[in-house]
Amino acid sequence: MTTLNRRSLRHSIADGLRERVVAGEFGPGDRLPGEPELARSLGVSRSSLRAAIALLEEDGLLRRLHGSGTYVTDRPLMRNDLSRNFGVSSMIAAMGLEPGTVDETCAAEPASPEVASALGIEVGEPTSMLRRVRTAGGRRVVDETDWCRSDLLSPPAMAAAAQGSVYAALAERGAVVHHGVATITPDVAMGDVALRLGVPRGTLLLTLWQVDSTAGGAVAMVSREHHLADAFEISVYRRGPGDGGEDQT
Amino acid sequence: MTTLNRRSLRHSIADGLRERVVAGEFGPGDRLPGEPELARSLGVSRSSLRAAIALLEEDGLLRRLHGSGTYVTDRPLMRNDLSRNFGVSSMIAAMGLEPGTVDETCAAEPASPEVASALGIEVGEPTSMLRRVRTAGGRRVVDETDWCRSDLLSPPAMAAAAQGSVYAALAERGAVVHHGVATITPDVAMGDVALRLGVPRGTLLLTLWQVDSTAGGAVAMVSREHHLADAFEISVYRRGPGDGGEDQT
DNA sequence: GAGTGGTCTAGACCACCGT
DNA sequence: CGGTGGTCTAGACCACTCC
Repeated sequence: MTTLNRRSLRHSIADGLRERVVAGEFGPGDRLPGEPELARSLGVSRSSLRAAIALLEEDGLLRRLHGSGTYVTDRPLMRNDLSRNFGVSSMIAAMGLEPGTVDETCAAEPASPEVASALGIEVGEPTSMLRRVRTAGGRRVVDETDWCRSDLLSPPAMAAAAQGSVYAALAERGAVVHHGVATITPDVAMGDVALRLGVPRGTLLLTLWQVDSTAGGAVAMVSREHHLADAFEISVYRRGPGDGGEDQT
Repeated sequence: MTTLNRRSLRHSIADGLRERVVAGEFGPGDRLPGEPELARSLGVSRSSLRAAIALLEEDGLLRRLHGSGTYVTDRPLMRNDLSRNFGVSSMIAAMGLEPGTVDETCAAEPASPEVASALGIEVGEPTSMLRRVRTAGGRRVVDETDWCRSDLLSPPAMAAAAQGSVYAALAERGAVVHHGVATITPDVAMGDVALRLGVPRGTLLLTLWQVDSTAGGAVAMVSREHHLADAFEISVYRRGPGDGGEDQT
């Protein structure tokens, strides 16, 4: 194995297997060696190997068929999986385009009822607001606005963070974003949104309202993103109707 | 325990714990007993208990904090999680409304390029098409069309299946739907869609194009659903930017 | 029936949180 | 420090698939 032991064993194993797949040792559709044999050859327990395979299966790289075997997936990735791709930059990058930012402003702003409710503060309390237009290959595709409590990230700090990653800045202040819940609505461009995106009023948009939380459940940031309808192909993986029972161990 | 051993041990344990939570033995925010003690009192191994807890955590009922404990979540459920709620009926039911169906038609239809590509057949090959308007509490909310290969489900069989569950009918024929990939686009109602939904042309819609597959990866059915924009609040859980590393065992 | 993945156990040690 | 959850092991048996 060429692994470097960064995190847990299962992650090392998973990284090793992923390398072997991308290196071509196992091609799409190929069946991997059986779990007992693989575990032996890697010098790990079968449980750990299974945990690693579970990781890769969740990534869509492998597929387990009960009495049959474990196979390399044919088409590993969806176009743009909303469940996995966080943030606009990664969505743009996933399409192979160059992400950019224009018309960026950052200011203190009293919380609107909607923002206050999401952040768990009182209406009118101070927030830091960051608004910017995201471009993909030079084309304006998203008008994004982020809010967070100003005692967590002051407006100047947020403006500085915008150069890099706002999530990284939050993490530095102890608010590691663990997950977000996005609510999706169709919309049409009006007023300043149409102006900022450079499209006629009435242009179709997909609007994401997202609440980002820490592992502890505390809300770290809320965002509103107006996407040009044809900018991305947004997909979501849906678990089957049978149950949803997943596998662990 | 009052459990009935339906599926695996972990599911029985999870069901038992869920009952105790909804029964009020553990309220929102409460900390559960430690894993070793809980496992002992339930007469199961710690691994099995952890697998059960992982199930409940994925359902959003529990939350594990590393050196601290396992807690009952405050607000267990999202309004309408697209990743978990399959099918329109369950979405309507999740809102506490009565699902209904009107204007149902079923017919043989040659595959359009889009449908053919999704189903993996040639353009013009026969498909079974089922189109119906879904109602929630009597209100027309979704115009849904399903297609599948007619050698899998003949038009009459599909019409019959529509009374119950199309997924059940597919499962009886060996095509157990394991998951689907939904692509989401904003849209406006035009022509027959507006007519069927009983709304003016130009009304905002959210359109889901969904491809349902078996565990083996074979496509079983494709669907197009035109949702009234204000019918549902559609949400998606997004894993954090840090990594995506999840937990098993 | 041989081989595959799926489940479960018992026990050990580690990493983290609180006091 | 003690208790919590997180990881790992070794071995056993079961359910399923394919020959």
